[in-house]
Amino acid sequence: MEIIKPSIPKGTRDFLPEQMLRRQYVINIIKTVFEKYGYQPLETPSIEKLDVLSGKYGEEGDQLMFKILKRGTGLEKVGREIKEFSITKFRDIADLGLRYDLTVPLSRVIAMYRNEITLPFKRYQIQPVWRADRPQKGRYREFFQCDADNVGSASMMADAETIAIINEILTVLGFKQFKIKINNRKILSGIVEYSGVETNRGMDVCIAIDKVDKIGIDGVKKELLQREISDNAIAKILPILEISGKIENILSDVSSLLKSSEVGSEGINEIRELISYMKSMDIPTNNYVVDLYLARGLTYYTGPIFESVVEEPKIGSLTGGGRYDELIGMFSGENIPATGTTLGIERIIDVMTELKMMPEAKTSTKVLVTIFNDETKDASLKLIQKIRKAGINSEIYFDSNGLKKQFKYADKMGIPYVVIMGPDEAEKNEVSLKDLRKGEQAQMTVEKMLEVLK
RNA sequence: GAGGGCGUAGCUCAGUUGGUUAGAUCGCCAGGUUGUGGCCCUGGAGGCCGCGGGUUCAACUCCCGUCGCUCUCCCCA
Repeated sequence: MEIIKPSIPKGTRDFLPEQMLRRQYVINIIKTVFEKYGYQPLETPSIEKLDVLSGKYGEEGDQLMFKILKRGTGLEKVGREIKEFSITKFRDIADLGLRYDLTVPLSRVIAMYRNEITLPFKRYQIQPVWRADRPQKGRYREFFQCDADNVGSASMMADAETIAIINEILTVLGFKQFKIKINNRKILSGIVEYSGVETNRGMDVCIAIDKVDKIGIDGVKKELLQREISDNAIAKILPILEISGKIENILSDVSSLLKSSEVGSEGINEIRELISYMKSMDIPTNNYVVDLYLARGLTYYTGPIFESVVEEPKIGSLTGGGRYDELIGMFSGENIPATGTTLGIERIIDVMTELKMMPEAKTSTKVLVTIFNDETKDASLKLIQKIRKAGINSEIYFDSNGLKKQFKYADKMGIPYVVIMGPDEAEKNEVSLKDLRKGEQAQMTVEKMLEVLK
């Protein structure tokens, strides 16, 4: 038989038990916080119709979407039965794609079940998404996103709550140095308006200025020129973005510059309101900043946008989100305001691993019951069921080929306790319990052992 | 789609101007210890040197091609 060299597609990963324990640790914390804030779980299919996915993520997004080949198109016969194949519409060979994010499927769900869903609808969703790009550090082709969204309220309180959730999760996970960057698409629109650039070129401006962390201010300038933004406009845009310092000062400075722009002023007011709620919620002020350079690539954001980053290691953003008041309307015709965030669990795990913030457990098993010999097998089996009945995670070693093997197994697996049920113990109706970490061993009754293990 | 780096034992890596039998650490297996892991000691197994071709008396080493992995740009979590 020919052996097939085992491998998986690049940008995908197998999660072995040790890694799964760490993933579950992170996911459980995230889930607990989501539920604490009143969010309920939701899941949607991995595949969606291309009509649903297309046109929501910008041109680049459409390219990075995995599309699924229809069956029975005849395309698969090319090169065998037929030499040529022609189509007039792409939809004739593909009409489905893999989920690209969780926000669009949520919007689809809201539009579809509009009559069954009570607003405000608060849901969280933890599922994989797929992107057909080239993998690199902190970037995969299949990865999990954890989203929490709040549908049905235009209040800045909903945005403040989203930021509070991000802050709480990152804090509970043990992050000490992180910043939640806050901006507003309306302010960016105001700046574009003020600069005299046509409004439909706003996205070009956003993409350019969003790169400041990577290419610096001079780089942004070059990028803007490359995107055919006039010198004149650039000269108006860059000084505004440079405004920094205390949030109140930034807002008042920008506010006076943009006072002629209705949308810009609206954006300023929104941020002011948002920050005031955040203060009432006691979100530590050094965990967030107003960063006018923050733009975010996805096209569907309409109001406040936010992103959280860590200084070290350099890995891009850990979370990203914002308000998207017009996305649901694309499915139902009726605009329903919504806001929320994505947590990038892969990056969070990568950073936590690099900063050694992860618990090191290799197993959730607390105790290994050994088998001394064939005569004591049944006693060991009876014993382990007692331990399990007491609610303690335990394993039994199936092959009784010496205690050495069994101890070695427990040690390698990181199982903290080993129980021995041998002839000596049986005689006194007791068991021996060894604490592998301390290296101490004692003989005791079963009841006493259960007490120690609890 | 464009560019850089790397493919040698299960892992991480060394390998001299091309030279005869390709090494090390960890891990694995056995023993030192006939009721006991982690430390120590002794021994052992394990390699189409990514794949194909070329140059050469001779290639892990040089050249060409190819595949795989990885990083950067674009874009993003």
